[in-house]
Formats: sequence, C-alpha cells, structure tokens
Amino acid sequence: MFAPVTSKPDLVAQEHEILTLWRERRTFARLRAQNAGGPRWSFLDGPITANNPMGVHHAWGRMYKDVFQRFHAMRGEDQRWQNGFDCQGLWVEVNVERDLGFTSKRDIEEHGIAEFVRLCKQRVLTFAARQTEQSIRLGYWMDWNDPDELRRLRDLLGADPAARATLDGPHGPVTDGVEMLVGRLGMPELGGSYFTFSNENNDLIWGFLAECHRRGWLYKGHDTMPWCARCGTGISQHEMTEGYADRTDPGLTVRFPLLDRPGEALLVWTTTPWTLTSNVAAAVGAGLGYVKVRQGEGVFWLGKGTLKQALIGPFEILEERPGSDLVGWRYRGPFDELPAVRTAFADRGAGGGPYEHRVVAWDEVGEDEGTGIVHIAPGCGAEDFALGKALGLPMLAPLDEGGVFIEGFGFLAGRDVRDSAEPVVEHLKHHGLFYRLEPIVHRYPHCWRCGTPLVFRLVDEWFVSMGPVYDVPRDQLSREQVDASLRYQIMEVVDGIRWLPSFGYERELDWLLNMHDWMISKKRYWGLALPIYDCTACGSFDVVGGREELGARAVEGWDQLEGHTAHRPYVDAVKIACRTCGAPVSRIPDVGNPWLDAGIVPFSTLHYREDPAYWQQWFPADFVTESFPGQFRNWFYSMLAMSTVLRREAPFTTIFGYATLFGEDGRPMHKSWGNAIEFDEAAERMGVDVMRWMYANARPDDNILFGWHAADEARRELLVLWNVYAFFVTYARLAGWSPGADAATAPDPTKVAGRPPLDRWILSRLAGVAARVEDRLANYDPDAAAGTISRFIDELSTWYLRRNRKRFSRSDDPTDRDAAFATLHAALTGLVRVMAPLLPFLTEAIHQNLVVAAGLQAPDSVHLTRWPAAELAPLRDEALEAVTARAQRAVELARTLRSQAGLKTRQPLARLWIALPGAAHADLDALLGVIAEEVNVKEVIRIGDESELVERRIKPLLPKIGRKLGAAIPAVMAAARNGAFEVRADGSVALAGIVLAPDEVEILASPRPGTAVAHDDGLVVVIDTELTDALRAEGDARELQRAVQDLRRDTGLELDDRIDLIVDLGVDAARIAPYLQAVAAETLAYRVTTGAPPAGWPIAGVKLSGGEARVALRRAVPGDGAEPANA
RNA sequence: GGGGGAGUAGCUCAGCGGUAAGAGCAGGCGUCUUAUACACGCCACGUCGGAGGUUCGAAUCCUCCCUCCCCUACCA
Repeated sequence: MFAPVTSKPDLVAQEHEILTLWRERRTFARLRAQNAGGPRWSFLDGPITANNPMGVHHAWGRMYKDVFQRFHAMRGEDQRWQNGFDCQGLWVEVNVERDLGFTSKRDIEEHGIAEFVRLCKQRVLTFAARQTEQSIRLGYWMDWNDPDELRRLRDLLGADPAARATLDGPHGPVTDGVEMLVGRLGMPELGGSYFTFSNENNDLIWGFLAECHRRGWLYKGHDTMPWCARCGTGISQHEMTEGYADRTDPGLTVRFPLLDRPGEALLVWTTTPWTLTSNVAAAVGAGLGYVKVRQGEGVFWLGKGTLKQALIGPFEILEERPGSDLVGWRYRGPFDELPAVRTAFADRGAGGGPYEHRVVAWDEVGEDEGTGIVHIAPGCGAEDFALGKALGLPMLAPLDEGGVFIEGFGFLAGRDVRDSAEPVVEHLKHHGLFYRLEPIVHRYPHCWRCGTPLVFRLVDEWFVSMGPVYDVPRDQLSREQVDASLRYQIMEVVDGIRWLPSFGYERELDWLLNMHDWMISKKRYWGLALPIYDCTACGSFDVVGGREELGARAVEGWDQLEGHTAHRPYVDAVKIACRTCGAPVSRIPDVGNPWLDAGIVPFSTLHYREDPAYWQQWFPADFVTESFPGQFRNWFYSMLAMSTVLRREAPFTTIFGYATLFGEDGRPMHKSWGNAIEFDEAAERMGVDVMRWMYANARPDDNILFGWHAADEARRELLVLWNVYAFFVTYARLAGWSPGADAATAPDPTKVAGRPPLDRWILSRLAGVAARVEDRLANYDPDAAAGTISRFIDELSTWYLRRNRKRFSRSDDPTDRDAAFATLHAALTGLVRVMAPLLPFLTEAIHQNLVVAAGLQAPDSVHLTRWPAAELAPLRDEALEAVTARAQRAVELARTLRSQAGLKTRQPLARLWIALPGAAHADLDALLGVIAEEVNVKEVIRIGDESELVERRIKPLLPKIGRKLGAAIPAVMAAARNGAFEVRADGSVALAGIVLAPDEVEILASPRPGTAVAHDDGLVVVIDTELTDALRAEGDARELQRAVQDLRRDTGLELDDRIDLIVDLGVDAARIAPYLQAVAAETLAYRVTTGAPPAGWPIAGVKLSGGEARVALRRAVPGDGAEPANA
C-alpha cells in the first residue's frame, strides 16, 4: 500500500529526508559498485576555488556535472566521480591577508611566510569542507571527503604540522605527518576530492616545466609589465580578462621648454603624471603636421590636428612644419634635477656625455587625443619600453614592488604612486611647466583580484614561449612551421575537440592566434614553487623536473624541506649546483601562475606517472564543462597547452560551456544591490530541485537571470507533476489498488493492447520522451531534455488525467479501473526514471512510494535503476500519437467556438461535426468519444471534404513557385484567396491564367463563411449551437451541481462529508426535477429536498436559464434520521 | 582602436527571404474541476532600433546611422 501524499508538499524537508535515506542506505556507494567494470565514461571536473562558500552560480555548473554523471550511471557506465578543489594562488592569499588586516607584502614577510602559507592551507581546507557540504545538499553525487575529517586536518595543521595523524583510505588507514597527509589528499590511497596543492599536482607541473625548458621554450623576460602595487605582482595577459574598468584619471598637459628655441615649448599630454619623473623623450609622428602657436606670452609646438582639443582660449598660428623637422630638438625635462635622472642620463649621450631629452619619431603617434606629441618613459610603459630599446634610450624605473617611489626621486621618494598626482602637478606649476589639467574617463586595466589600478613596471618575469605567428592561413603551414610553434600545435589539438556551443571553437583558436607568451611567474608566497634555478654566477638557468630530482641534486638545505610539502619557505632553502659553472644556485622566489595548477589535472588526477595503465583508461576525458567567460584563456587554455606539450593530444574530447548567472534584475548579483541570493538560502527556501529545474530549462549559452520569481515558476511546473502523483496515490488508496508484481518495469505491450486508446497513447508518449531525453542528454543538450519532460508533464496532467479522472473513482468497471491505475502507475514510475538525473530528490520521493513502498522487486533507489528508454520502446505507437494530437486540437477548436458563442462547457450541445483529413486510424471512433465528453456534446459526426459545411481552399507553396513565377505572384495569391481557381482532374490547379502542378499547392478544407466553425490546417470543427429544452435543463442541472460543490468548499467541508441539500428552484423546478437524484449523488447528499432554505444554513445563489435559484446545505451526520441517498 | 553579437508585445526571448508577426511571464477577461485553487482558454492592430536599397515578396539579405552587450587591444 502506498503512503498517503499531501497535495502541498514541503519540498525542502523532503530533500533532507532523502539525503538521510541515501546516507543510511549507502545508495551512492552501491551505485558505484553496481557499475564497476562497466564501460567507462570519463568526466574531468574543473576545480572550484576552495576559498569561499559556494554560490548559486556554482550550483548551475555543478548541476550540469551531476546530471550527466547520473545519466551515464543509469546507462551502467563506470565513472571516477572525483571532484576537484583549486587551492593555490592569489585568491586565497588576498583573503588571508584581509583576515589578518595586512596591506602589503611586507606585512606577510614580517608575519613569516611559513605561518602565512599554513594559514592559506587552512583556509582551503575550511572551504573545501564547506563546499563539500553544500554540494551534497545540492544532490551532487561525488566521491566526497568527510567534511569533518577535512576540518580535523585543518585544526591539526594549525596545532602542529609535523604531528603524526591517520586517515582512513579506501584500502585502509594511512599514517603520515599532518602536512604530508594534506599533500596526499585525493591520491589513490586516500581517495576523495583532488586538491591542486597536492604533492603530485605540483610535482607533475615541475615535470611539465622541465620539458618546456628541454625544448627551449622557457625564458626569462625583461619588460615592462602590468603590475598590481597592492598585490606586488605582475599581471599576465591571461589575467587581464575582467580587469578593464572605467576610471577617471588626470588628463595633464605640460610644457617641455626647447633648449635651442628660447621661449618656445613642446606641449605634451599624459594621463599618468607619475611617469613624467621618468621621461626621456618626446615622440612625434614624422608624417604629421605640427604648428607653432602663440597664446599670451607662451609659444607652443603641438600637432596641427589637435589644436581644438588641446588648447584652451584663443591662439595665433605662427608657423607650420612636418614632424620630421622636429626630430632631434632638445628640451628641458620636467624632473632633470632628480638624482635618479642624472644618474641614468650620465654617459648615455651621443658623444659620451650625459644624455639630453630630445624629440624622436614614432609611427604610433596619433592625433585623436592629446597634443600629437607623446611623452616617452621607457621604464613605465610597454610600448615606451619597446621604443626606448629600439633607440637605445636610457631607462628609468621609479617604483618598487609595492608601487612606492624609490630613492633618487627627491621629494617623491617613499611616496605611494597612487598619491603622487597632486605633488607632481604642484611641482610642475612651481617650475612653470604646467599648462592644463582636466579629468579624463577611460578604460584602464585593474587587478582582477583586488581591483587596484595597475601600473607598468620594468621587471623580470618567466614565460613559456608560444612560438611564432606566421602570416599565412593555417592550412598553408608546413610541418616544420607547426613543429616549431606551440600555438599551432595547440590549435591542431583544438581541432579534434567537440565544442559546445560551437562558437567556443572559434574563440579558442582566436585566443591562441593572438596570445602572447604565457607569463607563469608571480612574485608571491602561496602557490606552486617554480622549480627554476637562475645562476647569478654564470647567468644560465636550469629547471628541476620533480622533487626526487631536486633531492638528488641538492647541495644544501634538503634537510629543511624534509617532512614538508614543496611550498615556500621550506623549498626555498634547497640549493643545487649549477650545471654550467658549479656554483650553488637558489630557486627563484617566484610562485607559479595558478592555471598551471588546474591545467595539469588531466595528468595528476589520472595518475599519469604512477599508474600509466590507469591513465590510459581514463585519458582523454569524455567530457569537461565550465562557465565560458574567461576559461578560454585560463583553464581550457592551460589544459590544452600542457597536454600538447606532454602528449600532443587532446586532454578531453567534448567541452560544454555555459554563460553567466545574474540576479533577477539582469545585473550581477551584488549584496548591496539586494539581488544576491546565497546558495544556502536558496537551497533551504526554494529547494534544490526547484533550483535545478530552473537551471535545466535555461539555455546554456544565454545568461541566466536567477531569482525568487523565476523559482516560483519552476516550482509551479513541478507541482503539476506532484498533483498527478498525489491524485494517483489518493485514489489508489481509496480503491485499495496495488501494482502487480511485474509493475517494476515497463508494461508488456500485449498487456496494454486492450486498454483504451488514451492509456496506450500516454505510454507511447512516455516511450517517445524517454528516447528523446536520452538522445538530448547523450548530446549534452539539457534544456531540450527538460523541455521534452515539461511538455509531457503537461500532457499527463491536462489531457490524460483530466480525461480519465472518473475511471479512478468508479467501481462499476473494475477492469477498466485497474487499467487506468496500471497505466498511470507505469507513466509515473517511468517518468521519474527519465527525470532522475535532473531532479534527484523529487523523483526519488515518488519512486520510494510507488515502487519501494509498494514492495515491487526493484532497486531501492530510482538512481539505481537503469535508463528506461529501451524497456519502453515497444510501447511506442506514433500513428496513435498523431491522431490523438489531432483530437486534442479539435477539442481546442471546439472550446474556442463555445467561448465565442457564449456556451459554457457545462451546457450540453446536441452535436459537433468534424472534418479530419487523412486521419484513418483504428482508434478514431474511441477518440471521437473522448472529444464528445471533453466538449460536452451528445454526438460527434465525421464529415468529409465534400461536405457542404466546408469549402476547399488552396495554398500555393511559395518557396516552390516563387522563383518561377516572379511578378505573377500577387495575382496568383489574390486568386487563391478569393477562391478563383479550378482544380483539374490530374490534381493540378488553374488560377490567374497559370497552372500549378499538384505538388506546388496544398488543398485544404476551409469553413464556409457564416457558420459556427473553426479550422486549423484542414481540420474543421462545427458545433450545433441550437439548444433544446432538454439540453437546457441538463445544463441547468450541471450548473446547480457546480453551485453545490462551490458551496461545499466555501463551507469548509471535507471531501467525503455527506450533506443535507435543499434547493429552491423557482420556475425551473419541473424541468430540473428529473436530474436532482444525479446531482445528489455527485455532491454526496443523503437527500435533496425542494423548498425554501431554512435560516442559518449556508446558502448560495445560482443563475439558471429560467431565472435565479438557491441552494443550501449542511453537513449530515449518520443516525440523524437521514438515509443515504445511494448507499 | 579592432572583431563579434544583439536591438521584435510591459518583461524575457523565438522566428532569420514566402504573404495578413509568435511563445513564456506579468496584466485583463473567461472557463474547468470534489486533482479544491492546481490548471486551461481567450485577449497583443507591436513604425519587428532609424534611414535608404535589392526583390514579385524583407523582421529575415545589402549599405549607412543610433543604442546596448561580449570578446580583444601597449595608445600617451
């Protein structure tokens, strides 16, 4: 017997019960065991940064991951089920700094790097535990670590990293030092999620970098790079993605007095006043025109095309010259007196004397902004640097790591660059060099992590070369060219991957073609220790390929690393001997770009090194998925690059990307905007199935707008299904019906053959849905799968159940009732299996009641059942589906007609005529009966095309005839519309002086004007609107019955309460009397009497065709003298 | 600055050469129902961003312009 079901479920409470059920029954572990050894489906999880609680946007992607894993599990496929956490990098550092109240790298160093790194590890463990719990709440099935164990490790690490501890692994307990245990998380002996800070991960990256070095692709670059003064680190091109933002800067115009032209000055414009300290030249466009103007007492040179934007006030043009004339002019620099400038300029002049500021030519100079004369500071800007290098200019680098002016810059020394604009301007004013200051808003790069505006700094960083870009199409490249350029090798790998949506392919190629070399170094603390040993004695450098190699080559400090993971500061103590000169060499202090950590995952987590056979089995991954924005240059890129270097093959075969989640108002979620929803809040208020249903229906390549309102829509849809389920259980309990022993699987078609067409129809539809959903999920098209399910739920509720409701409550035909129950039971149990990957909780709840509680021989979880498509396939009957669809459409047309004629469906009509072209089907008569019931007519009469109720209409098929007929089209269409055509014996049609072949027109039935008819694509429905007295009386009786039912509800009666009923019918009494017993039966009235309602009874008025009537009722109690009307 | 995408009903979006422009939501009006408030039906004359052009025919193709979004970029 089924457990009773409420029509208003508490979905959230139910989800918690099911989580408990899964835990107690070890359902997931049994699923894994059940599929072990099956065909493999390899999913590779893109690591989530374990740095904060999970957000609802993470839930979107994790829902996809779960859906596809569950789907493939239902197909019996073996999987790895390994989640990943991204652990190392600036993300974590910034938060730890914030917790400690730090503002600079000096704070960290004073605190101690060892302690700082330990806090970073602890933070990762904290949020790995938290995200694990949240993911479990989402219903995301993975091989999760016990969150309490992760927190225990975190606490042990805080107390004493060297202490011994023991963890339970899949093959038994593992004992090690706490720090090393943390470094072994995710490895086979411990199981669970992978962590990118693991020893194996870092070690394999060392191997990758050593391989790059072996091929000569790793190098140290000396360049001006974007630099974050707060974080004290360079920002690579890969990281610039979300870094651009509008910013207001001072737009400063200054005078550079010309040494050889007294009284004259160059006008130069800049938005970075601080770089004026390091000015060495002023660039002009050799081909541009320049003018000398007088303004008051000043005489200035500037670009002719910039006069309007650059000058304020009236001016007089004195002279005009090409830019090439200006080249070589000497000028007085704005900060010539600074010691740093004097030092840098000494001995750099042409004749061995000091360098002097001068005008140079540069192709890049334009006239859109500024003065047409560009201030050049090679130490402060990348393009300035390139120019300075080409011309052999001196370089001035004024800032230290923290963005503070170094010694030698006079009054600016020790000052933060961010506070330098005002003193610079004051200095210029004081020296008569100031011309104009006006704020300018422009796009400017910011640190993607902390939002600080970047500066450009001259630094040494480490790069992986991407190889040359050839100026020819890819298909014309030679083998040698490709072999010499990593970027083209990666492109070849990209070609072999299925990108969903398809534009991802183009985007990745575009990125690869345009990207610069990969900057992999970061001057920070928490991260991969770059294994680069740069010999200061001889200038050569070496890359160590693994911890083992480091141990073998160590000449000092190895003892300090022992017992520790290869992180700073312990790894820094180890020195190796230079292979070139033999001097002891230290590791460079830099850590690695964090995308190295995630990129090596196809190797580290698949045990590339320690278990090659295993790696062979699971590589490449069949599937990866992440949110698109940013990942083309981050995770997707780093995986591709590393796999190309190590194997020159794709690390995954299909990649599925999805867009961005916003708040309901279309803006990014932001706490202060009031549109942010935390994951926990969403899970506990709307429930995760509702959340998952929203995500499942979203188009992955469109942004999703997430909010409570959208959740209500999703919930409503799920409640329709729930209502069907609740209806089924309610009536099955009332009838004492229980499923047969064979009801655990799809019914045998031979058993179904004798059931009414709607029974066979809904089962056929289910079979079609299972096949379609299978196809869509197998092709990573979840929204199409969800849409298919949505439509089925609608049909199940509003057509199947609505039409068959009475069959479940009637006892006069037990065989038919059993057929109805069996059909609906099969439809529901089949449906929940199809939906299980998308909505694991709701489907489990229904499965538990309809299958498990009913004692059927079936798995005790819907997630342990197999995908049902093959089982259901024999039930498919597409011809029946087609003819039923026509019947549904006919009902809609009939309803429209009734509505237009003002005839409520309650009012029976005598007849309905219907033309159903080409709808021969064995079940047609039965379906006509369904139509009759649904639209409440006594008789349905089929008519043919020849009937006088319809006329023929033709529809020329324009795509076929358009080109041929050209200008004759309007006449042809007009003739077709007016009916001025002739159908010939051979099926061709003559009209407007033209003959159209049979396949160039469609002939349709169309209503003859002036009748109550509706039509759609050849289907014609006509209703008889004439009402007889008998029909009217029957309609009135239905009206009366409706009034009684409403009154029952308004009075608050229970569904099975019996009543005393009194009706006051007025003039209609005699006509309606014959129907009163039927009304009494339908409304559970013990007796019905006519007359004036007694005072005090609930009473309601109702309008009948002959006038007003009243009904009154009260609850009847057995034994009060009333006899059951029909016991 | 370069590349791409989008501008269609109050909102979110389909349609992407074929003849009187659609769907969901919101709203209005109805209807159905002992699945009891769950649902269903009907209601949208919208300059299909603007202006030209190609065509028998344009929301759909072309040109220019306007607005927004994304990607990308070392412009001072």
